[in-house]
Amino acid sequence: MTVRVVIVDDHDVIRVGVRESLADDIDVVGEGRDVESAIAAVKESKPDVVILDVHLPGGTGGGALDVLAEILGGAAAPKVLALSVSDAADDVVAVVRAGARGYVTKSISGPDLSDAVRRVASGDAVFSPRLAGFVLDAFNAAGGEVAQADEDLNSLTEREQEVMRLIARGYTYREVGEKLFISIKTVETHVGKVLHKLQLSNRHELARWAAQRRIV
Amino acid sequence: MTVRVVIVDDHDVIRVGVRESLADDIDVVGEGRDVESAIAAVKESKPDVVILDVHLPGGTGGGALDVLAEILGGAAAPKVLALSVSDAADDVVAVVRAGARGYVTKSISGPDLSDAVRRVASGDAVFSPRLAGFVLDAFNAAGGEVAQADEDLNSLTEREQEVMRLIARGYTYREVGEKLFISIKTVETHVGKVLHKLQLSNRHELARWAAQRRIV
DNA sequence: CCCGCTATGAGGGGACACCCTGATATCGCC
DNA sequence: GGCGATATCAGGGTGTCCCCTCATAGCGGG
Repeated sequence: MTVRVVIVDDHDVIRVGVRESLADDIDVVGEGRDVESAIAAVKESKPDVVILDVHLPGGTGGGALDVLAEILGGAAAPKVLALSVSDAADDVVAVVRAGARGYVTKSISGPDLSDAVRRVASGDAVFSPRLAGFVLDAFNAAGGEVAQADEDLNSLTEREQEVMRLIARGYTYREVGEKLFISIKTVETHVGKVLHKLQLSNRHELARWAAQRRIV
Repeated sequence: MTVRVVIVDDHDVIRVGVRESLADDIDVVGEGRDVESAIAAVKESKPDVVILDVHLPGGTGGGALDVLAEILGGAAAPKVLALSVSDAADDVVAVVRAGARGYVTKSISGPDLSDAVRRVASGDAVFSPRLAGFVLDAFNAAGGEVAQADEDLNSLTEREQEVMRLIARGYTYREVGEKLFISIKTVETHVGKVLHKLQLSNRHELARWAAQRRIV
């Protein structure tokens, strides 16, 4: 049984490389070089698998995520194998959350890529050995640091979070009060509660706490 | 006249793509997948042009730079065309400094790549239109932000830099004084000079200034 | 030898940061 | 209706930040 694939990458060279690397039992039935042409090719060819470049430019959500959102909506949705030069954990987590069934890097060999396509087509999830760890970590520890941050953050009231963000950005109490239309003394009260709840001792530590969690 | 090339990239898929994309008048006479095999292939095949992946891993200086240093030493040194997914200015500047005669991204089309190879072989320097700007900027304004940061930083004395780093990390004047075995008043003097020299108004701006330049 | 640069430090003052107690008002909940 | 959580604000205190002027001492260059 041959597998029908669509290749999506904005680089001509890489599309050629992927196409030539795939084994004979895999048919390339379409290609896309941007968000629009990718969606069009998928809708027209109805492939079994879409090989999708993670760093596809364009669109509102970074390209690849736009394509995923669109093509996974329909009935006979194809499986998506993400292809990337990057093994950054963030990228992996993002496309997996968006529905990708596999993630391999461009360092994969031709036969291994063909094998990955077949396995994704048959329903498996395929990840490079090094990436499997990332994925598991992300979903266990999603979990560890993230939930921790949420827990800490959720212990703050809405108003406290507003004040916290401004303080972390370096605004003085006076400036925060003016922005939120409250008095300096109220700002002091909120900051005091925030520092106590997060077990921090001053605004500098708060700034670093917020920076680590990418809140600022 | 046919052009003899060696392709160096650690990704099988990309080597295949480049090989298949090159026109008939360009002969691939060797390939390399890492620093060692690249150097060996070049020494054995003596190509006219080496197509070199900028992000080649391994070696002491980032892979690609090691290969450049080695193959450009000999007598009949080949021309080097750097190939990259990145158009980051730093990468471009580094390989050009190391002796590359051209720099194209993987978004190039097959015919354009072939043309770039021919032109590099004949002695031209080839840069993607968007990259030409980077190269010129880098050598004129080498310049712009980097030298600006160094200039700002060098305007500070050694002692002022020590104090600046600690303040940027959130230490109080008292703590800085204790760490450096000087009085609070001396710390105040240094901080005042630092803020004035950098045209900043308080320690929060200083922290952000330092963070942007990865000093902290 | 003086002058400039640097490092050190003192005194004083206005503004800000942080903490404490205490107060008022609203809202939802049992 | 009291009770808790939340948001608002005041007064007062201590320490920190930042600025100003001023002073001493070493070190190197013209």
